[in-house]
Amino acid sequence: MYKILVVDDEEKIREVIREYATFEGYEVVDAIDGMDAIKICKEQDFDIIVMDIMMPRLDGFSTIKEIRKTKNIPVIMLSARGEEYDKLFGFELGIDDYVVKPFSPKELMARINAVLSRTKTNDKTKKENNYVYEDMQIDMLGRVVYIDNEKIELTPKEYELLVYLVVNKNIALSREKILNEVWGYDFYGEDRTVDTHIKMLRNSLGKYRDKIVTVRGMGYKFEE
Amino acid sequence: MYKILVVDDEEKIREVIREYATFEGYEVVDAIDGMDAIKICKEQDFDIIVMDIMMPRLDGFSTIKEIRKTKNIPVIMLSARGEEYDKLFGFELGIDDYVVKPFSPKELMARINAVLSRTKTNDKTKKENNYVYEDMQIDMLGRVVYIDNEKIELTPKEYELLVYLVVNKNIALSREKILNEVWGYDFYGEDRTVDTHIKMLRNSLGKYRDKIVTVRGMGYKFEE
DNA sequence: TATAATTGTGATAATTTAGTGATAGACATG
DNA sequence: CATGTCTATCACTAAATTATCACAATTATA
Repeated sequence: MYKILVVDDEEKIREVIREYATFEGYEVVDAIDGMDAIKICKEQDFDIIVMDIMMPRLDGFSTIKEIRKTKNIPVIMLSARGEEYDKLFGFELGIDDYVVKPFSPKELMARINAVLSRTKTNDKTKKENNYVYEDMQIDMLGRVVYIDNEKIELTPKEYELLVYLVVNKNIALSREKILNEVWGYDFYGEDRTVDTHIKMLRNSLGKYRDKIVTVRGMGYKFEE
Repeated sequence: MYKILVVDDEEKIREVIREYATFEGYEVVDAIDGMDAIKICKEQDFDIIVMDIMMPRLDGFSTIKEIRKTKNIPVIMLSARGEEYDKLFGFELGIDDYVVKPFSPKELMARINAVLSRTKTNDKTKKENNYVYEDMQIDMLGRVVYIDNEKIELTPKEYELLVYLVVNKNIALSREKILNEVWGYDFYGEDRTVDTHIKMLRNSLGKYRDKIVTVRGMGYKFEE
């Protein structure tokens, strides 16, 4: 369950956000201004902060700056129409999104969801040249795979298949899609060819053979 | 081109909205009250509905409730200033936004655009989206369902059936429609096959088995 | 209440699907 | 050309899934 900190001096706004966010299964904590938010953040951790820019005592930007000194939490800013708008673009602390007041509560929720799913799956999109999982390493530059620091021998197809599965880990891939992506769109062979190569790849992967999971009625996926 | 249904008993308001919306390239259809709106919705599909709350014969909330029985169309509500009570109602019904009367037509248009761009991009990524309800999550990319963070085992048909019900949540679906959508139009088996799969799906869903509600004389629905 | 209609469910047979060993052709190499 | 490697397909098996039926349970109706 995700935990949201809502920072706004208007009670009505806090209430509306709380209502919708609670409904969607979030845990909501309120703060009435920046000072309050900083204090609360010292005690608790949040998955995301929704914060007004214009607030008494301490404005949203300064508050974020302060909080970010110790914690890297995604932030959605609320800003009045026109006001401060341009500041957001040049803002050196990475604001994840902004919503202009008056906003649609459902839209705000959609953005919160979007930011969370984006930040929570950030590591997925890291397109690195190396993939490391426990004792398995794939060196995509050298086209080599190591298990327990031992180089394992893979045929070209096995290697390509493995890389494709790993790059799309945790995604169920149909045989058709696998054929298209690994074999190419001009391959007109059987579906089941994939099965055979999965079989061989599994054998090559030794103790990691079960990382390749069968998705019945569909295809396969690499499960991390 | 998007199609809007405008429901308001005041002709002047309908006219203003029509003018602005037409100008922005929308196709506009009018309804003078809730009954009218329901009738029109049976004949046509819309991308969004803009509806007054206070109307003779049938108020906005009841109208939406009725329309949502068969269609999941985004809704923006028009409410007179001070009508506080309805916000709670609305959020249970999944109202996408509110605009308080008297409103600026420009603002209304901005909100219409916002809601549409959100819901339409959602459609695109629907298959990549996750559905979360309390302790149940459906990972449509990974084709997995978790309850209490435990992966639950579903057969392909169970999974597809669940996804279909959830995507059309709160809508009563006939056996025939379910067969057509989940089994495909080329399936010529019994109606009751659905029943059996509902049974198995319910068993798999454990504590959420009652989310799948029997609609007597009709079929089933997933009730959120 | 009795009766009819509808839905729930256990059992099971039929069907579908995936795992796998064998095999033949393709291809490259020496 | 002989050899070894890689690849795609096939055939067979085991296992999982599915559709149907029969009867029980429930709900609606007369």
